[in-house]
Amino acid sequence: MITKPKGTYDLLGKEAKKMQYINDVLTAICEKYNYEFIRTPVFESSEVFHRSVGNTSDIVTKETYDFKDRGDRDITLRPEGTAGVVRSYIENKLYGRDIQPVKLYYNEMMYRYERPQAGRLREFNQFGVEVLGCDDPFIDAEVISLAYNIFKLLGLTNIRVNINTLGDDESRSDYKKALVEYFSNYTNDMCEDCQNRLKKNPLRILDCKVDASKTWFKNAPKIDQYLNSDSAKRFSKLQEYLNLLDIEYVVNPSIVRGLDYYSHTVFEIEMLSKNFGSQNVLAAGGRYNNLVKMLGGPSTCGMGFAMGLERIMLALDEEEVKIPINDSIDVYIGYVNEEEKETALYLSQELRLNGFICETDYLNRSLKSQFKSADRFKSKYTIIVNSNDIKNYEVTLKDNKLKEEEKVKINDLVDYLDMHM
RNA sequence: GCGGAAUUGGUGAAGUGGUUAACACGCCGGAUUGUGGCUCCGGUAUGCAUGGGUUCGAUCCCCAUAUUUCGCCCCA
Repeated sequence: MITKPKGTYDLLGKEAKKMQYINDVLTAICEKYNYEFIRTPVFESSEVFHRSVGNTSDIVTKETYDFKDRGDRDITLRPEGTAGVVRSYIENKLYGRDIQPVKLYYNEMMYRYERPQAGRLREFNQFGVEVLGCDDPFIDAEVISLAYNIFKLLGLTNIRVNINTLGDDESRSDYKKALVEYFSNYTNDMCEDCQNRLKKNPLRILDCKVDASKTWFKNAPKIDQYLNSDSAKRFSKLQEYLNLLDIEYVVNPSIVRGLDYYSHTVFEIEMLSKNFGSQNVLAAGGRYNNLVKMLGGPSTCGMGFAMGLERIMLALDEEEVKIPINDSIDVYIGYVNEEEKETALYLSQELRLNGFICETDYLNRSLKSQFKSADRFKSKYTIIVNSNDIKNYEVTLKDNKLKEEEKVKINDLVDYLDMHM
C-alpha cells in the first residue's frame, strides 16, 4: 500500500469540518479587523528564507525542504509565512500604496523537515498576520489582541499570553554582550545545549528548561537593565494598551523567539493544560523592524504573528470545546424503479439549486436501506418518489421528526419546504 | 539529528510456532410481497506493515526498513 509521507496527514470527516469552522472564524475576524488576504507561493528562492529567518535558527540550518529545480535554481518550500509575505510586499511595492499601514493575513501550508510528534508535523497549516509600515505599539497591541481574541472566539479558555521585549538593535546587542559575559562563568555547570546556545544564540539560553532552576541562571542579567529609554517607553506603552483592551498577559523575560528577525515586542500564547503535549505554543510573533530592509526593501517596520491550526485543533479537543458542525441534511429522496429514479435525479437538482441540502441513493439499494440512509444523514424530510404519485405530479413527503407523511405537488415542493423549515 | 513504545479486517480488538485467524461494532441482504431507527437470521480478511533470516513449518522468534506515537532538540 502506498502511504502518506511521514509527518503529513489527510484531513477528512469530522476533523475536516472542524478545520473549516476554524477557517471560517479566522476569515470572519480578519474581515472585521480589515486585514487583507494574501497568498504567496509554496516555494520561494532559498535566499528568501536564508536571509530572513537567520542562520542560527534550526528552521533554516537543518529543517527546510531544499531542492534545485530543472533550471538549476535553488528552491525552498516555505517553512514559515513572514519571509514570503515580506518578499511579496517589496516586490509589489506595497510600501507605495495609498493606504498605510498594510495589514495582511495568510493561511497556508508550511513545510519543515522535522521529527513528527504531538502538535508537530512536516506539513502543517499556519495562519498568520503581518502589519507593515507602522512602528507604533498601538499596532503591537492590536496584533496581540487579534491573536488573543481568535482563541477566545473559538472558545479556548486555558491559555496565557506571554509578552517580552528584545529592545532595539542597540539595547539587544548590549544585552547579548552582557549575557555572554555572564554565562561564560558558568559553562561547566551548563547543559550541553546551553553551551552551544552560548556560541550561537545566547538569548535562547533564557528559554532553557534544564538549567532554569539553577541559581546562576536566575541571577542572569535581565533585559530591562539594558533597554534604552525609547525601548523601555515603548514596552510600557504596549502594556498600557493591552490593559486598556482587557487582555490578560504575563511579562515573561524568557520569551526570546527563535527567528533572527525579531526586535522589540515578542509574544507567545501558550496552552496551559498539563495534559497537553510539549508543543504547547499555539501562536507566537513579534516585531521585525529590520526584515524588510534585510530582504532588499526600503527600511520598513513590521509586526505579526503565526498560529498553528493543527495545534489549535488539539487544544480544542483538550478543552472539549463544542464546535457547531452541521452534519444533517434537509431532504433525502428515496425511489425504486427507473422512472422514479429519473424523477429523483430531477428533484435533487431542483432542491439543491433552491438552497436545500439534498441527498439520494446512488447504489440502487432497497427502499429499506434508503430509509436507513435517510436516518444516518439525519435528514429532516424524506421524499418517496412513487410511480403512482408521479402520474398526479406529486410525491410523498415525510416529516422525519413528526413521522407524518403527506402528498405534495412537485411544483409546490420548494414553497412547502421553505415554509416548513 | 538523538532516545522510548507500537504496527492483526471498514473500525475496536482477542489469539497461537502447525488443518477453515475469536468476539464486538459497522456495512450489505433477508424476515417485513415499496417505508427506516428495535429484534432475529445470513453474508462480510487476495491472511496478521514491508523485506530478509531462524525453522520441517511463522501472524506469533530474530534483524532491517517504513509508518504511527511519545519525549529531547527546535518551533506554530
